[in-house]
Amino acid sequence: MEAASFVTKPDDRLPRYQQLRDDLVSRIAAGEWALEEAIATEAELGQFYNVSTGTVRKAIDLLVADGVLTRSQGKGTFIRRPRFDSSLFRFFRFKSRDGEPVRPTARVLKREVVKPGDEIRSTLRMKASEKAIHLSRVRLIEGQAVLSEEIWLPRARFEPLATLPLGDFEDLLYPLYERLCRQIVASATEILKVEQATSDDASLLNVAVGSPVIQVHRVASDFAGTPFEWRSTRGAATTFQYQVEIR
Amino acid sequence: MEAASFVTKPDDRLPRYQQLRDDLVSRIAAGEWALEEAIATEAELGQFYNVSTGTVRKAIDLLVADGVLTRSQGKGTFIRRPRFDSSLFRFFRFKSRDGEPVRPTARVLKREVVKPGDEIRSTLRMKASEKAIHLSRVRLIEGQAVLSEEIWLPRARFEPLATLPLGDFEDLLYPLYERLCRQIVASATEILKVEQATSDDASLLNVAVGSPVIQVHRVASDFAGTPFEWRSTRGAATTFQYQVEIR
DNA sequence: CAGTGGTCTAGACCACTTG
DNA sequence: AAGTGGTCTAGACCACTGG
Repeated sequence: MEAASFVTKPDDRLPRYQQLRDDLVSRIAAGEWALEEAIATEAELGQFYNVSTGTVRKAIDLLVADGVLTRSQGKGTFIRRPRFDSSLFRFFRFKSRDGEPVRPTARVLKREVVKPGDEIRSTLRMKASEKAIHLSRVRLIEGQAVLSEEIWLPRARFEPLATLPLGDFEDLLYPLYERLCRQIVASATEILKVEQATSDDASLLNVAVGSPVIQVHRVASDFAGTPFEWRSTRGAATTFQYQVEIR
Repeated sequence: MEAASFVTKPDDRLPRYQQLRDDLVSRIAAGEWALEEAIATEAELGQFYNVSTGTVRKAIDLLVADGVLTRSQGKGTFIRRPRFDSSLFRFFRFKSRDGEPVRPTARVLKREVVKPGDEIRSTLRMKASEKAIHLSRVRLIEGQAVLSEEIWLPRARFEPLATLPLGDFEDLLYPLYERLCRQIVASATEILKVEQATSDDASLLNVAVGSPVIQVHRVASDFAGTPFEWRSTRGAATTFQYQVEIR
């Protein structure tokens, strides 16, 4: 029997379904299938890799659990993009005057194209000479600033954003990244900390200097795992809540 | 063919492995197997429920994903207790002077047996006449208080703790619950909030009044899902950090 | 209707643990 | 050596989607 058509050389010590999983990740990262379009069917994959459909299913199960794929009975298996809309809602509870949850709008206050500091440069794996795009935004609910954001992007990947008129930036940046720069966020890591409001925070967010502020620090990466966005979001701690289930 | 020996009446609209999962939960909650001892083998369960081992595996997969069971190749499948040790470490980073992570010790400052307030009474589903045990603890690292805790327990389930000498309370309460009261924590929900230090916080935790404080509010439940512990933990926000992966 | 994923079977053989 | 869970097969049939 033949070892079948792996795109990348598999690790033979691993079970077949793990090898298969890894190979599928490679093919997804390589862009073999369009975002949110169906990948090859289980039967096709079974034939392609010369394994039974049960083994294909197990590999796909892993990727579904990882949030990389979603299945849809009768339709197919699809590449899933992470749902960042809910991300801020995980940490901050924003409500309009009538109590309905709302998504804040956004306004870019400042953009500059400069050499970043060491932390950002190393996080984004940039060369020493490379410049970055730095955005300062506020996010508002009913005209009231509730979050302030600092965003850093490597210029090479995001050139179109260096010249886009500030008024053309939309509330959500990730669709913009996709459309204008063909950069797709596949995953992210967020770290929460509590700080005390600086005078900048105080004037932007309309809170007292020294009052508690939540800082959410996010690093977003592409399907290959390369980080390409550094973001820091600050908001008044009074709007913060977070819930965890332990089992 | 016979419908096989379910302990509780299964919902026929659900797939077999879901029915099986639910039935296994009932049997676990009923105490059919001792904590952290092996449950029936996959082959036995397949015979018992009259399904193939593949279906049994899928049911057990769900419970493993839920954190109710763990498998151990060659040994068996075991009931798992939640790992609460890591819980506080998820939110607070405690280090000793030499940088090693440490578990804080504990000291009970006060115990009273009283009627609880409405929030605690309804959370713990207690009758209006029922009394609760209220503990106030501090947790210390190298003699320094880093967390303060308020704990409420329904008296009926925790009678032995109403009279236990305060010095006999241990750093970890859950082993005590198990040994003295036969109460086993199966799951919990935690909610995080940020508050400003009260004067009580200030004197207990040695922080400034008004400085940010993290409050972790936990409700712990047994295998049947009945909540039986209400706990609130407060610590200086400077020791707080939390990390999330988004996919 | 054809095609997809979802459920389920009845095995086989492997890897690991324990006596 | 006996018993456990771990991997894998080669199917069958069901439930849902879309043309």
